[in-house]
Amino acid sequence: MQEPLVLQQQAGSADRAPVPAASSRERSLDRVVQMLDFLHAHGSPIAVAELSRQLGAPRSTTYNLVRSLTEAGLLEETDGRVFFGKKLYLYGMDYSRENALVRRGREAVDRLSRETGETAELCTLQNGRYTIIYMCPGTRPFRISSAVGLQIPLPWTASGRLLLAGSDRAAVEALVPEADRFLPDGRRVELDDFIASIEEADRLGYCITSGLVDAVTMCLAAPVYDEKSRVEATLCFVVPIDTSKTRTDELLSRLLAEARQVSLGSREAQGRRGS
Amino acid sequence: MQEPLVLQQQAGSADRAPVPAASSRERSLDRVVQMLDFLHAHGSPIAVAELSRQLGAPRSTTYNLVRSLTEAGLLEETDGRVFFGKKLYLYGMDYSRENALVRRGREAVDRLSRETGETAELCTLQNGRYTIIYMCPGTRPFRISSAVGLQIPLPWTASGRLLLAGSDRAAVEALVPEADRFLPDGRRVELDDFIASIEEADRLGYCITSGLVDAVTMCLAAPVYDEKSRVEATLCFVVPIDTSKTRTDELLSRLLAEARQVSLGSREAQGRRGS
DNA sequence: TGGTGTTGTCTCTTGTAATGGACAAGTGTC
DNA sequence: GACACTTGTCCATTACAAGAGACAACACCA
Repeated sequence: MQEPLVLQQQAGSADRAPVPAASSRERSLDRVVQMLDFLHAHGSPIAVAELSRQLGAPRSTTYNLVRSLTEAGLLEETDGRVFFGKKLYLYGMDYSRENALVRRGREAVDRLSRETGETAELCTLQNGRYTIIYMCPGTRPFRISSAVGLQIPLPWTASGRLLLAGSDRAAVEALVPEADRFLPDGRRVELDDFIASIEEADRLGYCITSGLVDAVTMCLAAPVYDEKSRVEATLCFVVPIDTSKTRTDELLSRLLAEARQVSLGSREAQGRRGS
Repeated sequence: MQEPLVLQQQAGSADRAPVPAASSRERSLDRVVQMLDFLHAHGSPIAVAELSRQLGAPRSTTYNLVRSLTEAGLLEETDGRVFFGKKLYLYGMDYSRENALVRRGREAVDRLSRETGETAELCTLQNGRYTIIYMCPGTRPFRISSAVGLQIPLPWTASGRLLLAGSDRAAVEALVPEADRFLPDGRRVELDDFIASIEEADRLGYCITSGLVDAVTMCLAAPVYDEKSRVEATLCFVVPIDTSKTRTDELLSRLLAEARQVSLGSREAQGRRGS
């Protein structure tokens, strides 16, 4: 069980603002954005009255907005509960078709998974958390740790360390809420250690973590850089923790090669834009 | 090349309203919905000024809304052009994970494609057009006619005939705009013939079309019924036009079996809701 | 059956955002 | 360089929607 209020605030806080406490007379658009963020954090359909309560929004407003969004097809109502609608799915498909990073990243993940038989993922930073944008499961009978779209605390993952490259101590502190500094098994990730591992990942140009998300998993992650050489995404493998050094070296080199290719895509796009 | 204005109106018209001409003082939410629909119909990034012009919306309003939506992550701006943002992608993933029809339909499509090696699709009605919700390409070196999310005129497809089952003449006339009554090769689909084929598809419980979308393609479609026995989606195969009768019979029976299974999913959900 | 809490709709008021229009900063074109 | 046109920003105004609160319709329990 997760703490809905915490999730809501993280979702609402977008990138920096500490959630404006949903006070006074808000813009309808802001309310809508809050609703969508909350639904995403919630992850499943919710009753309108409950949604209103969780958001701290006036009931009449919430009912009105939900009605409008439902009529527009952005939300759908099933059994008295609302959730994302079909149109949002179609818009999402348009995004993944048109967005260069996602398109190239997905191709890379498919190649990596096909060639190695391992589970490969494309990940980014979203709302101060690690999010799997695309995943291709491996052939190995190995349970998948997480699903596409889910938000995972940054300290749990190798990718999280790469994605924070270049952030100073204050930024890391601001971006990683207290609740996210505990691993699933209850161990605490100390800020100093975490920052050290971020710096090391940045220096090495890759990151490997073992037994963080769970005791049997190892993550290998490589950074995808944008045209300004900032880490905008990662490619990663999720493999059993007892994978041999020879094998991980091999996987890592494939991973780094693909990540370089995807990064080049951004650079080319930049070149085209510049011309 | 397509006619953007026509597409825009179809997109904006939701399900019946003939686009309110974007007059007077519109609600911001309506404007946003119009923008999203237009972007979907347009299919690729567009300059804000151009978007404003195409929508017939005031420029200041458009710039304001685009700024808000971009800050919220619902849209993204690249090279002075805006398009759907990463958040919409994540919301879309949530939809496809939580929606029973899509989840079950996708599994069915994967099974059909894997077992037969043919291209299989899950399709629904959206904005008076046929839309591919999910597709799994076959192993055969056969070009794929269309991409996920694209909107295709109903008369071009077998699924289109099934999706209109139960609509009377007036409904069909209202739903299929004049421009959609021509096939890609320029041939016109007469309303009487089209309605007859809709009725036949409804009676048979499946539909097969040959050489409509192009001269080398055959489509086999089977209906997925919702809990009220209305056609809410279709499963279909896209195969070469010279596929043998034996083979199409075999494909059709697999298709019908899967479509029945997916339909049962809706019925079970209804049962759960009722209890 | 009455009591208590919840859900969803409706109305009215008032704060506020959508809009028209002015303006500055490009971008070609002759 | 002047001219025509476009792009993007910024106000002031006022039409309109966000919100408070009343109310009806249930649901649940004693």
